Amino acid sequence: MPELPEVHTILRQIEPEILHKKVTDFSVTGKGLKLIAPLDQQLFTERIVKRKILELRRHGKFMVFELDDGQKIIGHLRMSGRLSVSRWPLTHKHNRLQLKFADGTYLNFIDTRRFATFHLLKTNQKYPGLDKLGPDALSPNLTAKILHQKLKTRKKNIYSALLDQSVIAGLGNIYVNESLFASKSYPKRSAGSLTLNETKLLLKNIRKILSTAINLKGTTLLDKTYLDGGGKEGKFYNLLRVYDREAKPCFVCTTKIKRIRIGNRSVYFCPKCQT
DNA sequence: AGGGGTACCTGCGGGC
DNA sequence: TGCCCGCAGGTACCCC
Repeated sequence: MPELPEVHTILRQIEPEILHKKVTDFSVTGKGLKLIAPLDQQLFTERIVKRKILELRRHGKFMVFELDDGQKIIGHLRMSGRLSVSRWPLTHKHNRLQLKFADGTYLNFIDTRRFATFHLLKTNQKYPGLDKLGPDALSPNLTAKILHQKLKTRKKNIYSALLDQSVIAGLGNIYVNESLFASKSYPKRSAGSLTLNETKLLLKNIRKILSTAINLKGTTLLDKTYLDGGGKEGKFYNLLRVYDREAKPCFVCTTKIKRIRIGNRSVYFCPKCQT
């Protein structure tokens, strides 16, 4: 579900609703306990009540909530997580936890499949998942030269390398598929075989696609799993060129789009355009 | 050390 | 109708 554009969209939308407001209450529903482990509702509440969120950041698909006492929350939406702000307690079947603020605003964390995480860290406490991340796909610090160097050391295919968050952070299955199509690269070709010029083109396309997706508030597929911070659908679905288009004609050459499996995941590509 | 397989969950749609 | 299977935007952990 949520990849970089979706996480980005949600954070920007909830930011003005929750920043600099004092937390007055915190609650977890019975089935939400795992997402704040190893803390429980009581410990989490003790540490977050009276705190304010000073800043919301994103690195790849991870969300970072900076609190006013140096603590931080590291959140991840995984496959089916959503955040939404409401003015009243939400009675949604899959609402796992909620933060209440002094002005009566609620931040709700909804997650059907219960893979999502929401971890409260003490000042300077390490978080392995975040430390292992490579540069964010939209960070100006990531140059084509750096990406090229990283790809050169990989034996695996370019598809898996781009999904690897330690190489480049933020891409998921949809945007990797779309970026490889835009760059005319066959998903199974070896990551190390890309020339510097091909890497430049790839990075340019990745950024173009991510930026466009951000402008359209992400991708909502037919199953409607992803909805943005306001509960609305993302419109990048209409711009998908290969993802979820098996057997449909390629927009460039009309060849039928193929679906194959790599590492138990569906990969879509045009067998004629991508080599 | 990199890479493959699998686990973590719930829900949906297709085939029989 | 209902059951069983495969599938889903992601990561972490096992094993070799």
